[in-house]
Amino acid sequence: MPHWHPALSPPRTPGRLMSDESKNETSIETHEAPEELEISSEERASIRAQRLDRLAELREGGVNPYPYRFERSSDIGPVREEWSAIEAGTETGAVARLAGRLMLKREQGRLTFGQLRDRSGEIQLFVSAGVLGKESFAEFNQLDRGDWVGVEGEIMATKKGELSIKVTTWELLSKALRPLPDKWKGLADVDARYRQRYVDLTVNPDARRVFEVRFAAVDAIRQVLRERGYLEVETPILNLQQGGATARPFITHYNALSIDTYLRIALELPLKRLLVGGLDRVFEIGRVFRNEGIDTRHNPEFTMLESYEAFADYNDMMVLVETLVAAAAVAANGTTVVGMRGASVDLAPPWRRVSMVELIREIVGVDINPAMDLAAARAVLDGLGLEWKEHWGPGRCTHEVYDELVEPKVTEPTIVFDHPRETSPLAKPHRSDPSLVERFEVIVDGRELANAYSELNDPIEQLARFQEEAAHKAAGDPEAGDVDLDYIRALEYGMPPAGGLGIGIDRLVMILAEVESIREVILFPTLRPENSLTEDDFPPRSNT
RNA sequence: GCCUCUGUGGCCAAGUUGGUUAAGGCAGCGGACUUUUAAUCCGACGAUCGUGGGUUCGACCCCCACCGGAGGCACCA
Repeated sequence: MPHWHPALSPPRTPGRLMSDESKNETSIETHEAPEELEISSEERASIRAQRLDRLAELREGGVNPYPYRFERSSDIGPVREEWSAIEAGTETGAVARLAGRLMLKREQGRLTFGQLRDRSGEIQLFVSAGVLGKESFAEFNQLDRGDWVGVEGEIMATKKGELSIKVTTWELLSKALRPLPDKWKGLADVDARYRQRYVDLTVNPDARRVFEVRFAAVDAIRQVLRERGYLEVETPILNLQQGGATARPFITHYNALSIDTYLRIALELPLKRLLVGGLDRVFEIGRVFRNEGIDTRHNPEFTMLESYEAFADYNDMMVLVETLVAAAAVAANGTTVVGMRGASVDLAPPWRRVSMVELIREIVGVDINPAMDLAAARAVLDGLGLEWKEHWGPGRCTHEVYDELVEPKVTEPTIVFDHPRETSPLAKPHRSDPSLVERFEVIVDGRELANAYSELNDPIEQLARFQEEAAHKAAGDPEAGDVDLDYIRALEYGMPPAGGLGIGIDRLVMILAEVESIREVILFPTLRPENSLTEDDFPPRSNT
């Protein structure tokens, strides 16, 4: 154990950041420049090296460049709001203590302007040599753009009317060793933006905007569901069996039990077990994992909302999904209207509702349905130039036409209902057509945004459907699920009739934020390893 | 996995019939300035052009391989 703890170090005077000795050293250095040639030019130019030197100076001067806390009077945003109306030249007499990152610094002789930013907003710092005193003023000017600082001072407006804090005391809260990107252009390199999201968020307002949309949308969804009596729950991410969707899973190993486990590909089965247990309205917003490719619409880990409501059916889910999406849009953007490839689309309910078979007829001009003769269904695909596989029935064929030729052409929010029974192993048979299930998808901008069923709660039928899937898996389909016998057992205790809904949160945010890549809405998207970054990029301070 | 494009100092970015010192801006450094707001002005500095090979008298530029990124296809609800 160290005998000295930094938390116990005595408080220092704010603003005393540089000793007179070090100033003298600087001036001597200039005179002795010819003898300094041993410092490599690269080293002298390195901003990081300069800042390491600065850090050492601070410590030698008794200043901790990474102190513990700073007492603030409020966030910056509220100060701006409260005092937005004051006239140019006003001195309010009110004092604020604020903290944030120093985003800009404009030195003006014996006067320096800064821009201080926290999450809530930005405010100008008015830093005058006359107010601070020569020493503290000089030390303030030693701050770098990107440093975190705390300030105290009077709220005032400059001659030009800019709301400012006339700084009387200040304190370095964290020294930045690396410089921020271009103050005007920001960070443009998308690779760097994704890998170093912290920098992206610091300097690119658009990045902040996208995530504000995301947080507001998710928040609104939670709020609507809670208002309706839904309970938010958490279910396992490590699963012993694969189920709830068709997708290739990630497999990992659990040492203590010596078993392989799957990362979940859906939330569905555990949530429906909770319906059995009497938690009659539940939802989870959680990460799911699919071991598939990365593109503008897919990330291997992404966020799903799934909600289940007892005593409801898929018609109720249609109303719910409309409500949720509209609420998310309003919370995020203040309107249900979003731009989409130049056009604008209104997400306000009600949305168009159309059956899959009808929509295929409308858009493709062919009749195909899951009840028709298999040979006839194959002939339709042949006529459309689509390929079919031996084990597909007419239902799968119908779905293929829909996926390939219909979905991409739907822009306006549309509820496409009554899917083939064959492709929906967890949905309840249609109450009036045994070839169909009570299921719908929401399509917006050619993409599937949501998926919902009247949930299958007949244990006998569910077991039969699982066995069909397991047969596919045994035949080599890595996406087919397992027979989840515990789930069947749960159903045998009785699951109430229920409607279930799943929404792809990332895709919803893409629509609301009007961005084209899923990576723009995920804080840390999956990327290949960055093997160019090594410890050599973090040299210690040189001994010159 | 395949195809196309792409990788220039901390950041933005110019640079083609391959030609000698690789523009410019921001940041940083030195100086001036008490009302700036991407402050401005003056000065000096900073790059083995993603990595490794090859072609050539000569390569940021042409060829090959590898690494990273973007888009598309395939795969995939």
